[in-house]
Amino acid sequence: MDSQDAVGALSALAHESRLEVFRLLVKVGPDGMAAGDIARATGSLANTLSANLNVLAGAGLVSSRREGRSIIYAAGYERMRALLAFLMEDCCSGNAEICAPLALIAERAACCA
Amino acid sequence: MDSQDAVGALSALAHESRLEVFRLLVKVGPDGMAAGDIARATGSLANTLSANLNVLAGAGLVSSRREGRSIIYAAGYERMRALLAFLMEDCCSGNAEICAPLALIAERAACCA
DNA sequence: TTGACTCTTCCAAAATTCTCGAAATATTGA
DNA sequence: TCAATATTTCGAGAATTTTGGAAGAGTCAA
Repeated sequence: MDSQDAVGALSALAHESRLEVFRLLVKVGPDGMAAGDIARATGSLANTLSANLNVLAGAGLVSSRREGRSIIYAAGYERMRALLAFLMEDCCSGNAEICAPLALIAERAACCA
Repeated sequence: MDSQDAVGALSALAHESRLEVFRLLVKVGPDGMAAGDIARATGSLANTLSANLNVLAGAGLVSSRREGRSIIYAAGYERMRALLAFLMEDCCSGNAEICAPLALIAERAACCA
């Protein structure tokens, strides 16, 4: 991930509805959720949601597949991983005291450990 | 950190120059760097940089203090920590296989461990 | 094939963000 | 006080993003 990719992903997430959708999909898991269900869950219009999902997809943060009449969206865990890695890259430049809290949160964020 | 805070922080970072500045400050460490030095390091105009630093400060991602004629900016590590925590919150909803790579990167990102 | 369902694309107006020049503010040294 | 240095604030034009209505397309069941 380079700087441009990161800006793209951050821009995609820097939006109330899109962040909500993304976090919903992260929570839902790799099986994903149909666009219509997402719209109902978040209370957004179908076309607006579609545009927002398209932005997230463009940033690689979600993927989609058709299943019958529905289109299923799922979180792009690998991209999320890459973004987090990029954001933490070079942190604290070797200064352990500062980095410690970040390491801590990283550990704590490992929700399934 | 609530959703609005997260959107604010993500918006602040979703900008090529601001992301560069933030990462520079993260690298520099808690002692920070004078606005003028940041401008020189990133090749931005003083007033544009000032506006961008203001956005970052508004999101809590940097703090500032005056030192003589200079104003020193430093990364807000705690806010960064909170943002990363928010982004990883509820991830994978208990599904260890999916979360594992995230835990891995989190560990790897703990640069000073 | 027709109709219902699901989702996307197209479009244009409204809102927001970005950038730069010019002027203002704060600090220091002579 | 005056000049130099360091940074911010103001203002406006340019560019980008966001939104919702209307229409277009793919899928399925009868």
